[in-house]
Amino acid sequence: MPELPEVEVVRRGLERWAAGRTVAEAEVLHPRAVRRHLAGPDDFAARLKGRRIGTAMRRGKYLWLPLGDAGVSVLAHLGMSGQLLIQPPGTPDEKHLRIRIAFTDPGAGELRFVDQRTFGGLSLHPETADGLPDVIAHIARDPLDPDFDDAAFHAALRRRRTTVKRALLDQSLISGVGNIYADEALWRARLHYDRPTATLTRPLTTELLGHVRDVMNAALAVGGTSFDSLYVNVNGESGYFARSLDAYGREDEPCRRCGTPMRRRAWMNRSSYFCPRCQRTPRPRTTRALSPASPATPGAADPEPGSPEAPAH
DNA sequence: AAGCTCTCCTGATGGC
DNA sequence: TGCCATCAGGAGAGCT
Repeated sequence: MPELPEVEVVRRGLERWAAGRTVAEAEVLHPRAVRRHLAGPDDFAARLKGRRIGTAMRRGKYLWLPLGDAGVSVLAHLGMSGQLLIQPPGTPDEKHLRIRIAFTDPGAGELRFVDQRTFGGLSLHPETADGLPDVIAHIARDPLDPDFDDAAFHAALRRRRTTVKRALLDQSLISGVGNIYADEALWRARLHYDRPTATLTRPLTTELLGHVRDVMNAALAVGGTSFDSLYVNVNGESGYFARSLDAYGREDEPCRRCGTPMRRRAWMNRSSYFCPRCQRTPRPRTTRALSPASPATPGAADPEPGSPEAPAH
């Protein structure tokens, strides 16, 4: 479940332990881990060999390591369960070790990509003019990027016909936000996940972005969020933010603001956690006034219309 | 054509 | 004890 703070923790570890090293040998142990490298595992390994690792970069949940001045970078995405570990020489292989990158530098150990669910992976890509691997040119700046444009984000939200949590998870609008921090920021902003983005006022967008930044910075300060061993920094250590979560994973537990039991709703093949009192259901679409034929919604006063009685798909 | 759904994957967990 | 279903979810392919 690595999101921006977790990926940034990993980026800092790579900057400390991998930048400046030279690749002695790369070994792909599972082809799926390099599936985004279209030329295949052998090409991936051959092109890494002998290259010098540059400054570790990140945008949203993607990170990349420029290879010397070749204009090519190793792009990494951790997916659900990916780990980039720096392991001392002689460390036994992890069960889900997918890629091994050995350095020429004596005692530097290995950079390893370990990934149980294989949603993540590494690949090589040329950089665009602004230094981004070309395949992530569509990824928006993230909210911790000094060049993130709050006004443009708000304008995009107003243009879209979608709901606020979908928008937060849309990496082409704002990157780095995943299911956990989306729920946390929405709880802090007292916004329901299904609120149409077109109804957001500029002050609301500003407040929401502020909460996104606050919660991410708070997580970053303690090394990220972790629920199990699936997310670790390059030294295999977990972060401590899980204990600070206010919404995610707190079904039936009291809201930390009002004491109302928190709820979980199936949403987009995953879960949304929210307080039914602090985060009120958005009022029915404004078009409702134009369709008097709509059957009397029995649950008009229901705090969550549309979920329980709606058809299962 | 923007918006949404589906699919990829493995391991933990729960019900019977 | 075993077996099957469910859940976790980022992101892009592929629908409509």
